[in-house]
Amino acid sequence: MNIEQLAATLAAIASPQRLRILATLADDRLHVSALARRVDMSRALLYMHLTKLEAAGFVVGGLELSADGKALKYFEATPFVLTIDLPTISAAVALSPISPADETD
Amino acid sequence: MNIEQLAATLAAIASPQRLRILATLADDRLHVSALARRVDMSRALLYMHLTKLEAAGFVVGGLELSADGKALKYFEATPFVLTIDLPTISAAVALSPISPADETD
DNA sequence: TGCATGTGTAATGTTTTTATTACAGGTGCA
DNA sequence: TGCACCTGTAATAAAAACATTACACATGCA
Repeated sequence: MNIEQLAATLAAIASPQRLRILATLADDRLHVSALARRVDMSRALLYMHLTKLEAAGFVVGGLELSADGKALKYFEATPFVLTIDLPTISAAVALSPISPADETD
Repeated sequence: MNIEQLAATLAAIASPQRLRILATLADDRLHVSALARRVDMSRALLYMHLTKLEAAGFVVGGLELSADGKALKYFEATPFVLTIDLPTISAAVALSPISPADETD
């Protein structure tokens, strides 16, 4: 994982709203509208947050048919453990796409 | 650590620039101007990033006198280990200052 | 048919973050 | 005195993130 990926992963959860969404989904599998009510935000905004969480792999969503035949989009949290420390960061930076020859200092 | 604090901590390192700064400081203690050259950015911008890193406790800085009597501001990285998973997030959300009684769902 | 419920997104506005430029100082030394 | 360093910050511009509103469309059911 390079520096851009690490930053993107962290950015995906560096938001109170998205942490709340994640915590809610950690408890319950919910479809978008139900989740929107639970966390008290508009669906449009929730979609934006879910898109970011899903892009980073923290949640997955899929369409499912309810008992009465309606298509519902259910999301669930993906279990993960993320450990960050200085060596992790240095390793990520070492992989990064900047020219590995600069300073004169 | 509540949800706001957790998000703020993550946000402090959720940036390629700041990760690069942290990795650089993990190797070397440097003063601001030297660091600016090393990571190739203006001091003004670097100050902004350092302020965020310091506010979250990832770096510490202090003035020191060089051998020839000039005041230099040295920064160094603070060792840390940050582990995040779903239980961590749920625990942080549980501590949060939102009214703990809402939905009817 | 009309209502309640759901998905999905475009357009737009607001706020925050990120970045640049330009100052105003200070030290040591040739 | 003038140059080469350094710290610190204000003003501003540019870009990205966040949030709201409004729409199009689909299903089941009274």
